[in-house]
Amino acid sequence: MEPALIVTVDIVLFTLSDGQLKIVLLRRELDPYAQQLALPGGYIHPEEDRDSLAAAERVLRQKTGLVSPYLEQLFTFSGGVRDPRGWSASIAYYALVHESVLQPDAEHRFELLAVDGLPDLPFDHNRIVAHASQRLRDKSTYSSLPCHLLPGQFTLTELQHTYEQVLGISLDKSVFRRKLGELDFLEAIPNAMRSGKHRPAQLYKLRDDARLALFNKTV
Amino acid sequence: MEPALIVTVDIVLFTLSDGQLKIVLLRRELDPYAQQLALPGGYIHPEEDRDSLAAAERVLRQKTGLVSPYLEQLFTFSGGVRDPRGWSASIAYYALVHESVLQPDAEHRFELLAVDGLPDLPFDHNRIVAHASQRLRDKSTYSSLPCHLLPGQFTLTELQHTYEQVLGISLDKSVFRRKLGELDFLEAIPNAMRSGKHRPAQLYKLRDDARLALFNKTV
DNA sequence: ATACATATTTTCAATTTGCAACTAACAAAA
DNA sequence: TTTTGTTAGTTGCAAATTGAAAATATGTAT
Repeated sequence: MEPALIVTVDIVLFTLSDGQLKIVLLRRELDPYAQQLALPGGYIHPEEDRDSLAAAERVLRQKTGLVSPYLEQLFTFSGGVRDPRGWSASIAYYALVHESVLQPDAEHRFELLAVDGLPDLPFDHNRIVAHASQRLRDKSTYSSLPCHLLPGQFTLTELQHTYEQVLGISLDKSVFRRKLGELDFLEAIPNAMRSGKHRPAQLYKLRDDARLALFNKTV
Repeated sequence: MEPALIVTVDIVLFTLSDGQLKIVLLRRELDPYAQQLALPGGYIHPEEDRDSLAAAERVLRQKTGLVSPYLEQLFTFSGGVRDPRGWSASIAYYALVHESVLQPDAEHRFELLAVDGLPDLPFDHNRIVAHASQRLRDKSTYSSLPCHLLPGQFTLTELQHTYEQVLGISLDKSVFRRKLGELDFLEAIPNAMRSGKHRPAQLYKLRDDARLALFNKTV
């Protein structure tokens, strides 16, 4: 008789804070690694069907109280030594939210740590985070993914800053706007201006039908 | 007590034949779905650690007798209804080989079917194949992935035809070669010419350090 | 030799890009 | 009321890149 395989879902929840890419970590209540910071995770249920997206949504909601506008399966990590309890698999997901969503309530306390310079995490969670950061940065070079790091409404300048922070490079304003125009995944919100001390900027939102738009690639 | 979750590895093995993208299917020996064509798959073992790549390599070797130069984790499909035996998860992989590798021996018989116009397959295998085809085609638009559909040595014209067949579009010869030159993932094989009735072409191979090179993308 | 087939490079107009300068809108200071 | 500062958004243009076709190269067959 083979030992039983334990399958969990773990979630890398990204946000942008102080110009850095950060993730949400929870302090574990139970052994193994009780009291240590780790990724939000939980067991998968049999009725969560087809892919494990429903399980990921539930785990995120139960552990952090949050709902993410973007949640994507990342990779499945498995093996006999990654969890001291024995043979296990983790179906890892990653999600993106705006910082303003991260208001801990009474039941849910979490910490926000920069992905660059993370401490040692339990299990193979450092490996999962590294994999997720790579995917986020790769995909941000050719898609509208970074939009989900912003609130529902944002200016083009804010969007450009978001891309720059995720990618770690600076972009040209006019080039950036030309490409956004071609891609057509944004929708101007009529009469909506964010007014400060200076010239107000037009507010935009993601088009309802556009969760992930791709820039031109090339062979 | 929850029911036990069964975890398998399933493999979508692509090749190009008659100008079409095809996959390898095996006739199942055991129930459920005995005698039906399905993806090569098998149980995962606890000692196959970290990610399940080792399990995928083993399953591919045992079921088909083949080793693929490219094998990548695709997606994990899970749920209570995808397998009539109960709660299950499949860690799906996809692999690429040249048609010449597909010589069935005495122990391993398999069939080759075009991915476009596939019959109904058992479990959720149609969904897995659709997911894999999408990934292969997407990734082929911006990477050196299609190289793995060719034999170890090939001409630039053959490589271009491979891209065209996978992507279903035609490419410009000089543009294609310019980009290949920039990317530098190929290595000319000195004094190697495939000679037919006409001018022989220079043979190339993938550079040893280049499993997957990416073309420029754009924000 | 000559014709022919395929491989590979070159040419060049048309388009796209990167960069910088320019205009616009607002608030606060003078 | 004019000026100044700051951010938003546009425009112009040289340089680089692209797409398509023509030119050149190298082999076989006759």
